[in-house]
Order: sequence, then structure tokens, then C-alpha cells
Amino acid sequence: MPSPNRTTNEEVVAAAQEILESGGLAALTMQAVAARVGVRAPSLYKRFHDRDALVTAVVAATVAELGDRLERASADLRGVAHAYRAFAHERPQAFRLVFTPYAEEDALRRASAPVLRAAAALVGETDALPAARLFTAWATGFLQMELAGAFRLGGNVDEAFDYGLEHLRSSLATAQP
Amino acid sequence: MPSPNRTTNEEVVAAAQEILESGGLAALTMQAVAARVGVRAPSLYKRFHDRDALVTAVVAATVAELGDRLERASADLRGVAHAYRAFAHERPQAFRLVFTPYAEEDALRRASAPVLRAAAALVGETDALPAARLFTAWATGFLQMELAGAFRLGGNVDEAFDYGLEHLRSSLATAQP
DNA sequence: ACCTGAACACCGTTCAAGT
DNA sequence: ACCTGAACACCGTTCAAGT
Repeated sequence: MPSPNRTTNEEVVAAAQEILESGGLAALTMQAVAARVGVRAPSLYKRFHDRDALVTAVVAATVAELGDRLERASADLRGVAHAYRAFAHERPQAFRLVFTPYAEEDALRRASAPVLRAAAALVGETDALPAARLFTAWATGFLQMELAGAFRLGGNVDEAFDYGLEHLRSSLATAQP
Repeated sequence: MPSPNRTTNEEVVAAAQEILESGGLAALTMQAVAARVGVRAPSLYKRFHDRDALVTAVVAATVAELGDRLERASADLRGVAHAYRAFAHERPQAFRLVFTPYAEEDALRRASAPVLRAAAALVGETDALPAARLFTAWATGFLQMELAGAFRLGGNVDEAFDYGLEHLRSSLATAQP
């Protein structure tokens, strides 16, 4: 065994996450990632089949971290909502990739467990799934629009988020159509 | 004037839209677009400053078409919602770019006029803006998740959309928190 | 005036050759 | 066993030269 490993998959993914966040997806090149971990680009192909596989691994790591954040947030829907938004603000580039074909289904399901629990606490187990979907769709769309700058049309964005959150909370808590 | 124009900006954008929809953003190369309109890639730089400017023009055309569709839909929130979803299904690749920094703010505002009117019809002029935002965020997030395949976890997606739509409609119609 | 071939920098990817 | 230089195909972009 003349050559020990000079890096690890985890180190490569972490380097890729940093490059993604500071320069966007276009900056996430095999050469940039390789340089950051101290190897040459061809070495990365021992670890990831191609650039797409590396991006997929980056998104998987992002989704797992998002899930951890939601787990640690206060367990009601308000806590989950604000943790979700805080994560999107800290990692806008990575967040934008969470709802693309790069994301794998089982990782998304694991990360959504805290949302499902918070929804169940509000509306009961029976209606938890549709309620969680309604909430997640709204929060995801809101953040996507906020990150894209679609809210520059005046008005306080923090207040708009809380307005939507409280509206959804009260409507979910009272009735199911 | 020895050389008349061999193409037009509109033709270039239309070609780019077709390539985007059939092969995704990565397939939208200057060479592919040029070939489709019968010129060489360098000619496109007479019309668009760079690839980013061309993609921006593609998104602007998409947003304008989306606005036309929403205008022609039946003017209530149900009609607008289903027209929005139908457009996303027909043009998933283009739709995905609508809420990114490629989209320009004034184009988005024009396209959202029908949503604002439908919201006003439901909740009155005073609360139309927050209601329209709540609806748009939900619909956008739902479609983003649907297109990303995040709803494969069983259940009828059409029913989930209508469930969310009716829930939002009734909660908007009854009370503002 | 518009278009193009040629050129350059850069990227993804492969692979034979190094240690 | 892992890493790399060299090579190839491809892309964005510029520009002098064609008509």
C-alpha cells in the first residue's frame, strides 16, 4: 500500500459545500474542490462517479443537516418554521438545491419527520400528513421567493413570514375542509 | 448593408426555450441555440451580452407567458391555481427558473396581477396582498416539490393540491389573524 | 453591418504511467 | 492502491478578417 488516502469523502463534500455557498453551483468545479482538499481533479473520480454524483452527495449532506436543525428546534410549528427559515438564510445556495432532482427521497423523508410531529401536535395524527404538506409547501415557496428577491416590492419580509405562519397555524388548528 | 439579419432576438429566445425544455439548463449552450437558428455561436453575442443575458431573456419570456395564461384563466383563485399548475407541468424546466435570480422583479409583478385580483375577490382589497402572497408561496412550493419528485411517498398528488387549495380558500375567506 | 473561423481559457472526464 | 500528467471533447467568449 504505497499511497495512503490523501483525503476522505467527508472532507471532499465539506469542501464542496463551502465552495457552493461562497460562489454558487457554477463555482463548484471538480478542479476547485480538488484544490481545496489538496489533490488533483482526476483523483475525485475514485470517490464520486462524476460531478453530478458529488453534487448529489452535497445535497444529501445538506438535507441531513437541515433535518438535524429541525430536530433541535423547539418542537412546535413556530419553532420548526423559524429553524427552517434560519437555515435557508445561512445556506441559501444549498437550500435552493434541496427541492431539485439532486435531492433523494429517503433523505427528504427523514428530514421532514420534525415537521410531521409538529403538525400532529397541532391537528392530531389523522390529519398530520396533509397539514405538514400544506405547511412545508408554503414555507418552501416563501423562502424560494424570498431568496430570489421576489419580495422587494416593499413591506417587511419578517412580518410577512409571521403573518403567513400564524394564518396557517390558526386555520389548521380550527378546521379541515 | 451587405448582410441582412439572419435571425431575430425573438427567434433566438424561442429556440432557447425549446432546448431548455427538452434538455434542461445544461443543454442550453450558445452553440446549440445558434445551430437551431442557423448561425454560429459568436453571432449570438451581437444580440445578448453573454449566456446569462440569454437565459435571463428566456426567463422573462416565460414569466410573460405565465402571466398571459393566468390572465386567460377563470378569474377566481381556483382557476388561477389550476392554470398555474398546468403551466408548471407543461414547462417544468422553465418554471423552475421563474423563482431564481434570473427572474426580473417587474416581470414577476406584472405576471402576479391576476393572482392579486383573485385574492381581492376573495378577501377584499385591504387584505389582498398578504393573501396573494400566502397563496403564491404555497402554490410555488407545492409545484417545486411536485416537480422535484418529493411527493412520491404515496397519495394522490392531484387530491393533495386540491386539499391545500380548498383549505387556503376557506381559511382566507373566513378570518385574518 | 452582420457573420464567421480561429484562437484562448476553462471545464469534465479518461487512462496510461508513476510511486 | 492511490495519485497524476497528458490528452480529448466540449463550452463560453473575443476578435480580426471576410462579405
